[in-house]
Amino acid sequence: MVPTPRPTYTVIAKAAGVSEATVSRVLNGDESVHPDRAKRVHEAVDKLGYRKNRVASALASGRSGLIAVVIDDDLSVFSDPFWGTVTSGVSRILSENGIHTVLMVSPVGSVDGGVAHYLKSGEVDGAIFFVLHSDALVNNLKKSGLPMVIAGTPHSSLDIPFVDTDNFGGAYAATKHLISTGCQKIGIITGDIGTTAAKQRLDGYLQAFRETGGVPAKGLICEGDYSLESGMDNTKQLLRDHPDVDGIFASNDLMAAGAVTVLQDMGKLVPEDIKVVGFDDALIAQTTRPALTTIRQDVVALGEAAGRLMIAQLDGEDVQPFITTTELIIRGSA
Amino acid sequence: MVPTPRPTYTVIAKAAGVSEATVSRVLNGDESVHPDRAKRVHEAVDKLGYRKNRVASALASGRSGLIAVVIDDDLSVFSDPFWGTVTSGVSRILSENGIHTVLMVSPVGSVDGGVAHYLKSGEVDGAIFFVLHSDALVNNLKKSGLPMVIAGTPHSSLDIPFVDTDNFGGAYAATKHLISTGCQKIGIITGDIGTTAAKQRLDGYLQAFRETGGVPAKGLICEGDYSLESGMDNTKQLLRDHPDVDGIFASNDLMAAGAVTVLQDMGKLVPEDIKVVGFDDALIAQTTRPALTTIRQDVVALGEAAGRLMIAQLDGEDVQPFITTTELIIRGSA
DNA sequence: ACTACCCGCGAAACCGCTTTCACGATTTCT
DNA sequence: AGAAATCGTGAAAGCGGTTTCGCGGGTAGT
Repeated sequence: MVPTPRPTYTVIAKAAGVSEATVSRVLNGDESVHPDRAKRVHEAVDKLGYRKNRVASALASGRSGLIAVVIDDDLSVFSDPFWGTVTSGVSRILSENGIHTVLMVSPVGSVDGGVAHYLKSGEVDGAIFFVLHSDALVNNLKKSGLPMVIAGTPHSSLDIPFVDTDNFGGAYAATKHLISTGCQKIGIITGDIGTTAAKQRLDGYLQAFRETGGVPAKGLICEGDYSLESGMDNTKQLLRDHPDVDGIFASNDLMAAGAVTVLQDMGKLVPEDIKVVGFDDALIAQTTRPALTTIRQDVVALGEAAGRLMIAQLDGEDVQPFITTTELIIRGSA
Repeated sequence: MVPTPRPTYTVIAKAAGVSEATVSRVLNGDESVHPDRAKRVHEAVDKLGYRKNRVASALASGRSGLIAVVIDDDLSVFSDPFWGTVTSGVSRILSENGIHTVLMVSPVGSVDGGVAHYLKSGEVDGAIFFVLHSDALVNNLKKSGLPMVIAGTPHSSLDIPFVDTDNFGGAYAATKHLISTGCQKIGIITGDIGTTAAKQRLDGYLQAFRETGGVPAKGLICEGDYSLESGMDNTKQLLRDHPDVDGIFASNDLMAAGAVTVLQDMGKLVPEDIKVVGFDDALIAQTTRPALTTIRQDVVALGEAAGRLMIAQLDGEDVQPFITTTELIIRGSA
């Protein structure tokens, strides 16, 4: 590698006829420098095409300009377009603020695994967590004072800002919709119940159920894990246990698509015999036949909110949790 | 932030009774240090829980331990699970080698945009590019000596290592399969012909066709763009122009799914009347009915290969382009 | 036995920027 | 008017590693 030799403060300072300290002040927006000198510095910077060395800056200031996006899982989670979209939202907001995104896809079980060490090492100015299966690491990190944002609701009340979709409200609306279209016996296929989102969606379903005065029979609540297979398997089981089911709420579109597929293979008509509602409004909701009625969440907004919450924290502002609203999208499946 | 005060070389050196230079040598695997002293250093490191400050290390050595993954697009590309999967593959390999992934989701049109500057600034040790719409930036960066890897075949011969799927071979196998199952008249719906992958898949189709001694009739080659709609529209047009078509190779599963839907709407039976083969083995291939016969590509392997090629370059090794093999997955549609 | 090498190791310079500190010049207060 | 507080600025000390340079001792060559 033959890097173009880049000018340093020494050069800029000389060109502008000021000290390096002044160059630093100007470039970091210190107001106390006389406008004339500041102007000279800026001119020198432009003329010489100067760009600050962020590494040196990071070492001296202790701020790296990097924030970590930590995805608590292996490959499978990130293959979900959902997280890809969230991540780009985050990335965009951060880069608008001159901050870069370091991606860490790794199981985050341990409080002193590699990720934990990295985060504590001060190499990043903050961390955004996706898909937490446990609050342990975050809780531990809290002591270090590292600014954090959680995408998704944490399991316990951690006093750490988070962004999330209104899972409860969405699931409630989905179930209500099934009820209002005449379904008498509605099953649910939950997501990975280790995630709070899955729990909240289940709660929304239960709430709607409760309002009808009933309680879901045993076997109507099937524990899935967001995967296509689990959607298919649980649908089979659901129909075995309750052949008279006439409505299914699946906690995401992938499982809903699996449900539709299985139902059709069993000779059931969707939505005539059984209605299906998904969650997410992913692309697959549109390609499934019939297209899925589902709960749309604003994924990009979620990512951007996470980014903004992080920026706000770095700026020392007070930060509130952010919940995006959902919308019922009615298509063919219910 | 109240960072846990971490030990520095000064502390380790004192504890081990050696100089800081020796500590550095040991920690960087310099063989020339006497084993006894090296052992003392390692013991001190373990005992004090020392972890190298990567920022300081980066400043002094000029190596940041960061490589950029540049995604040439806006939100939409990254929402594609394909790229999410590739990215996690990359990320995993790199982190196994102590390197972190900086994610940049941004249009990379300009040769001197923000991304270009960042990459030239020496803050990252290398860059991996996804979804190139143009070779301009990469070509420009080549002069800077920055190690690069391209995921996907570049448009021109750039002498930059790349990883790609065997698009040609996959398309060839798909078409051959259609031929061997008795298809006489096979149409193709291509992907966005501005991408090299779409061109290569078309070439594979043509090659298989050529071996039958024939040349595809006008109208058998339909230009799609990888979208569901283009799959549907082109299928309609294909059948209008050639009502006797009995086989369709779609350049991805999404278009294949669209084709199946349209065919069924027209009263055709798949695969009895018309056989359809897709490409990718995406999830939709399994949810479509009949399930899609398709060409599976190993996306994770692709990402990992990209990561490995980067590591190899950083190690100064010679690097060859890497092509992953494809596999014909026979399901119900052909 | 004497010079020429080689080896392992420490001292110190250095990477490029930030920040403290103190100084001279003003301005403000009493 | 003299003392005190204020302001803009440069010198210099870091930040925490890496790397060059050269020294002392051991080995080799003649």
